Amino acid sequence: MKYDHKVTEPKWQKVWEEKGVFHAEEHSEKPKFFALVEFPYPSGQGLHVGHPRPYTALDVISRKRRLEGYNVLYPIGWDAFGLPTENFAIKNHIHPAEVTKNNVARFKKQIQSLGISFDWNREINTTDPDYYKWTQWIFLQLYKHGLAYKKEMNVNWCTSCKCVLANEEVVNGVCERCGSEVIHKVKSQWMLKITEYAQKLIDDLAEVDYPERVKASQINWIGRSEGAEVDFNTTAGEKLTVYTTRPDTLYGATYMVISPEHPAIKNWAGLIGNMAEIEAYQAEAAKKSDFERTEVAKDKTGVCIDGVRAINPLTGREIPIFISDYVLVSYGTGAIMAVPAHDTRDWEFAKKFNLPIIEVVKGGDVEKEAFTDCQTGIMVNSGILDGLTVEEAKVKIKAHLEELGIGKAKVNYKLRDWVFSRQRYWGEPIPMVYCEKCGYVPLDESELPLLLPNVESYEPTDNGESPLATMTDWVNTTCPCCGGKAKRETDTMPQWAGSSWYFLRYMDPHNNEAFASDEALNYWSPVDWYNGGMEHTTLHLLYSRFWHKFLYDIGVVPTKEPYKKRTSHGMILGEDGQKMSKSRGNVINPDEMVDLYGADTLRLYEMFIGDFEKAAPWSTSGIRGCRRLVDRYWNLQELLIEGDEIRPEFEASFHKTIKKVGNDCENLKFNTAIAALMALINEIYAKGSVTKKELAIFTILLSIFAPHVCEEMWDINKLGEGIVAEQPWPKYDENKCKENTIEIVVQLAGKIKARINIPADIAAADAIALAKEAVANELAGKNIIKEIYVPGKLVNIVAK
RNA sequence: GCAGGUAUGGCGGAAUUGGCAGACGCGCUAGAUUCAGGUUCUAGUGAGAGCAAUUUCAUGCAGGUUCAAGUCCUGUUACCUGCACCA
Repeated sequence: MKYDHKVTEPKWQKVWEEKGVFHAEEHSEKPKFFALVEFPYPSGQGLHVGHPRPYTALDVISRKRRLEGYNVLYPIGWDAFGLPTENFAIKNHIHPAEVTKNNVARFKKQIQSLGISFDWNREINTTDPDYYKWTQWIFLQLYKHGLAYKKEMNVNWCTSCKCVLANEEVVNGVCERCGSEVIHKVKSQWMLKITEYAQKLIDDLAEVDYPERVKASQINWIGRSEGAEVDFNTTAGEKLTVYTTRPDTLYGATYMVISPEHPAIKNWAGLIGNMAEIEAYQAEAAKKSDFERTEVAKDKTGVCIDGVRAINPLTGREIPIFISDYVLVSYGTGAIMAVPAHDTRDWEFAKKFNLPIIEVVKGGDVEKEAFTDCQTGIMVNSGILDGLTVEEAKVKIKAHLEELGIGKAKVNYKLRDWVFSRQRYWGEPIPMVYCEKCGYVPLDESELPLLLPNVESYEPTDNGESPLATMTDWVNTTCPCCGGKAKRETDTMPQWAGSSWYFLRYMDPHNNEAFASDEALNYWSPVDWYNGGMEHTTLHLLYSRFWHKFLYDIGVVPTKEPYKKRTSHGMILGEDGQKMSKSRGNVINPDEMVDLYGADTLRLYEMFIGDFEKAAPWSTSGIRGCRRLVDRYWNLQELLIEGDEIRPEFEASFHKTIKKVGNDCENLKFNTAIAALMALINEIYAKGSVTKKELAIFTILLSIFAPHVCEEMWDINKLGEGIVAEQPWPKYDENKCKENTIEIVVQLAGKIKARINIPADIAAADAIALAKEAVANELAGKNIIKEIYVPGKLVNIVAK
């Protein structure tokens, strides 16, 4: 009888849903396990073959945990606000809510066809007012605690989306989403003070189980550096403060550079002789996009300010001040002291403008290149610092500067505050109103959710205003504070808002009183295992850690960190090894795979395809191999004999496989877990029969990967009570994992000469004696120098 | 430039503390089943030499430590990912 996945798979999906086997229990006495995958953006393209990889991986873990007696929460939802939906809506004149509804329905059907054990009772959608009510609520808390503020600032502006982007959304100077040019624009924007949490976001990484590469990226992105701020007097009278990580090289500062946007320039206008030249440079710098700025990174440009000079506070020497776009206004103080002898950029600049290079750390040849080594150098030409190492000098100079009152130790971060407004329609309205008298005033919490109004047109406007701005009925309101006329904020939140806290909503998704009850939060927090893409490391993962830390600080969530453990899956590439894309024509459609081979096969293949954490190319013949496993498993019925025990000849194999499948799954080695199951099936075929008990155990092991066929097998062969999804996970006995006799290798000086079978528990001396016997011929007439016995592995004899 | 990672057959990939390199799968070869194709089953499959037993060479490259190295150490190359004029 051939196995027909098209009948079997829907049948069992229905049974599971009807019995509610995957629903997380409320008020449970069991230990909890919260497994989380990044909820998808329901795009118009439908499910990608990459989606099932992480979903199946945590499904395997979740199914295993349920069998192990845990109360498992494995939820799914939709991260549905965002530009592609809005753009599709504009193009096709369908309301984005309608587009979202259709896309969600399709995604849901596709995901359900995979037999993932999601708890569909807890499905959430970020565009649902009952959901975004709480996104808005969190925004209000951020505002009330001074972490949300509005600011005129230079922002990244996508020329095609006509929308502001966060720094994290600009990739190589172009829009991450549409690839269009990103320019700078001064706009008033809502900002979130993520910088306030910079240090905590670094420190608390020590408490969580994340892959090293994820921690490293976050630390790198936050970019902490230790240094000092130093005040330089100028001939204009006004002080200029610089930030430097190398205060030890202060004696070597031979000029100063300020960013083109530095406010001091305006103040000095009357003193500057070459103002026209400077203004031209400023205009040039402002015009450049980020992309151009980095493009010309190697070629330093700048203008020397004529009429104002700075004074090196330690040497008393007057030094020139330049403006140059290699100094960024947004980092540090927007001004640097330049030490060409010991900084590569300053060195290049000094060479180009023929500025003096003074060596203050001995160890290199500063005429040839900047000497930046902090380990070996010794201070010279540095007054009180002479003879010290760089590290000693840093400590001494900081103290000295503080004593003189002209500087202090300072920590800086590269991380910037999060630009939180978007001039688009399809996002959460920001629950603020602007009153001429009271300024920005938050809505009362009782007013939430502030619903997104229905508009005629979602077209972004050319003047950079949100489409909501045209809805005068909605915009005009009264001030919650004074009752006077006021206008609503018309910008909406970025896509990252809804996903910054969604895991909390899963804990208690239907609660109308709070985003989740204390009971649910206390029971389910934190997420035990969160799998997601590497591309979210400095976006979603960082943002949601920030929000969660804030919520912890105001006492509404019980843990400092949202996710205990994070893992990351690799991408699935096309058969040609390239990223799947329509234009390359190498896209594999998961629906077709489910139709052709079945969900079990697709799941098995995606787990077997290779190292879970690495990218892997799709292989059509590879998936057929996994279908063969399903068929071979199905055909085991023909070898079935009565028996409620594991027969002695299978004991070691079964116990070893139980152990291996369990351990491998916990360590993301799904590929070798499946390989072990394949090997066991091969062994059963070689021996020609399988007892009911053996088949039952095998079925449970396989069921976490290929649940449908296993349920069917269990059911029609009456392998046990109930259904597989409710069986206990098999236990192994360490003692039974060992064979009685083992084959070991006999080596002479490391070369294999023979193989012998010996009892597993043999004493070392006896093993060596047997080994010598086996290679007696070769040993004749030689002196034995060394004998090594590695239990269970080999005997190595060194003889002369 | 900085950070992290990778390198093993024709391909995807295995290899607890250093202990039989290539598990498992794909592909390929031969045979059986079949009218044929597909399916399924059996056997073989890193490279070279040999009729053979056997033997030599093989984990990016070059050294080293060790009875024993894919694994440890030193140096080096290539590629991937992220960040990048952050003072």
